[in-house]
Amino acid sequence: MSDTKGSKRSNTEEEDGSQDSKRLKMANGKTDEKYNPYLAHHYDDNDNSQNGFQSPLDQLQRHNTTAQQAAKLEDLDANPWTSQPHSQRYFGILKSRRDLPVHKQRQEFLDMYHSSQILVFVGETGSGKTTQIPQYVLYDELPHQTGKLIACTQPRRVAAMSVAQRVANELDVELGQEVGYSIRFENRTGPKTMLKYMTDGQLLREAMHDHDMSRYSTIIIDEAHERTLATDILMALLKQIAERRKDLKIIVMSATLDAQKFQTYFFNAPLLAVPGRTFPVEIFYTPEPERDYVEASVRTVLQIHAAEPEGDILLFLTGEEEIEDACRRINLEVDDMIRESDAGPLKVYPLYGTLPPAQQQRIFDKAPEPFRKGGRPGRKCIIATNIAETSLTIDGIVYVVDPGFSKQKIYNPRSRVESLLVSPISKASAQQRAGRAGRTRPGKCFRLYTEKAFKGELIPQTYPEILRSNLANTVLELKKLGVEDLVHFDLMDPPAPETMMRALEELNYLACLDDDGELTKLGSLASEFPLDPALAVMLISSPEFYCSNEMLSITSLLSVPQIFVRPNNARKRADEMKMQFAHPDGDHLTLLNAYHAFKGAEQSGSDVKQWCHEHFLSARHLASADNVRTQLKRIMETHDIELISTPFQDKNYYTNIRRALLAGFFMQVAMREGSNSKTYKTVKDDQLVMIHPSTVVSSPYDWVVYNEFVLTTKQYVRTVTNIRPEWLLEIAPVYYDVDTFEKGEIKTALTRITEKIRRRQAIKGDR
DNA sequence: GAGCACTGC
Repeated sequence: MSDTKGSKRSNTEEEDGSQDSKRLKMANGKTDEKYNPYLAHHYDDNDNSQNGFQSPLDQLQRHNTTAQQAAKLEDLDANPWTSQPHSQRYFGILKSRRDLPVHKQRQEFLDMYHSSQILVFVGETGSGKTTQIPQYVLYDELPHQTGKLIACTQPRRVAAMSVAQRVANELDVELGQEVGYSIRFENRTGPKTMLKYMTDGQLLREAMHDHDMSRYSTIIIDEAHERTLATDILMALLKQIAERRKDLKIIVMSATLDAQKFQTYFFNAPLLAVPGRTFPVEIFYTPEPERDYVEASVRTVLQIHAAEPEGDILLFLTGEEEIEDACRRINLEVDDMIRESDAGPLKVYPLYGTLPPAQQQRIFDKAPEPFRKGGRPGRKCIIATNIAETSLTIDGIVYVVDPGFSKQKIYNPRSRVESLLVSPISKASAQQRAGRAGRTRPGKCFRLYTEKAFKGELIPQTYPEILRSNLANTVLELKKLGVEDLVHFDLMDPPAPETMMRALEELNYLACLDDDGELTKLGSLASEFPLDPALAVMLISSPEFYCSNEMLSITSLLSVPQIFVRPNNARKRADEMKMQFAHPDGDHLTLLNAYHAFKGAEQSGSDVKQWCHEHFLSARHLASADNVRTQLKRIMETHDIELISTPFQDKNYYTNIRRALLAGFFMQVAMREGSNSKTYKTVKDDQLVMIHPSTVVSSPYDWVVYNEFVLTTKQYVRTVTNIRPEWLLEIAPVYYDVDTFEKGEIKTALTRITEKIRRRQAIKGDR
């Protein structure tokens, strides 16, 4: 390698000053062969490309590249992919790339890649797999010859964006040209793109219209161990496609040692393991189980601060409330410590997903300096949710405090309710958390549970998302992806049959699937929208109710986080402001009013941020609702779904909207238990619920449609709007066929209404 | 009269 470097350097020196003429010739489309010694054997060849540019890549043979050949091309003065001279920065980056653990195994990787259609790649943190493997593939797939792309999927958008930028730098190309990324709302790829980073969900979307993923020669699934819904579906789909398309190469990359499961799943694919580059982390357990883990966490953080050498602390808790509480308690105690025992300064930062980005960024602030020169070191302590386990890495963490819990989504198919529950984490999760202490130097991890509990009670892996979710959306997606036989669709962890049945049933009621389980026209259309089926059906049906513009807004508002802000220190004022937008008939209409006011403020040229602040609305979430609205609107236009409104002066303006809600949400309706009662009973499921206190509805309506069911201290329905029961019979007659109801108040009420309607029609008929 | 783990299309 040092030889190559030497020759490269002398080359650069020789050519010094001739850069401009070189560039000119390249731009003219003529090859300066003297410039590239590797083209010597091409002298007598005819031009083999349209623009007369002969590439050093021509000496590579597809699916036969050696690590040495590729490295030689990487060492050239000119970028073989663009023919532009390499920048200064390029060679610096190249050097650091070759220090990555994965570099040593490039040939081994290529050998496997050449001999197998599917391979599993295990690399721990810091191995460089996410950035390097796709580039190794690039030099072997030679996409400029085949016109096919290499895709590398990521579970999260930021990862796709930042890795693409990094790799573009490494390849010395402009982001969006040879290397790009594609995520929802943003496609930064172009005609020249050969390597594309994308979210796994985005690839699934694409696959809906290209069942064979024919644009790609290679698909790399990264972070497969996270087992997101999209990853699981993608893997099962790729397994099928691999049989049809023998030319498609698949690489599954994972960080866990659970590689065998992936290997077995993928027809015993060969495995390549690359060591990571992390520092050892010493693990400590508590001798006895802790009763109050928040209390124990606070104590542990303070002990570390008092007794351990310099280094930042990361504490894992389960949610916003717990985190803010722990922050307060630590801050309180630390002041005493500083006064009484001359401790150094400790800065505490909360970190959770709903925190505004600017506040999230603060965790990267440097730890505070000691109070005086030579004094006890200052440090920072970050108290985070699981967000710090996967999405965000913070360098400089030396101590991790792990109480062993996180909030996890669970789904109960019987009651059709998804809820969040504080649950013990898995062994894999505990290991991941501990690893956060060893990114820059050796660290320590304090587990606030016993070693016996770790070994005997924690499950090895967190249950994959697919086992914890309502699958209505997934089933619809699969149907659109051309999966005919759901029962035999080979998922890595098949969900419970009851969950599957529930999803099929729900989609059948929504008329997205017919009685044979086949995708209907409506279902096919609904799957085009990045929405839950009920929302999609509601939106598609809305022109029938003359309010598709308004439903477009409401759908968007329901797809983003809560737009009403309610700070702890200004709850009353926030509630008053919200009441300004309140519509007596319910929360959906209130959302719409707030949105219209926001758009009004925007159009009048006000400072929107300021306006939102004054009105206790989240400018960020409103902006993102607007973004979603634009995307949904475009999909509606593409499919010729009419965009119309009832005139605002028309007395049916709001009634039409309330009726339109039912076209998608007729299964989410509740009836009041008695005329003086505050409890409601959900239709068909017979769950007893209360209306969530965040509602603007004050007069207790007898019938409401609700957006979601939440299980917290009580069972609540949230975001509710008043409806009339006769609409149910009219808009969803199949679901509201009285004969299908169990005996009870709801059946009685519906029977009465049915009769009333019949009488009324009879009278009409008589006239 | 209460809350919002985290993602993604």
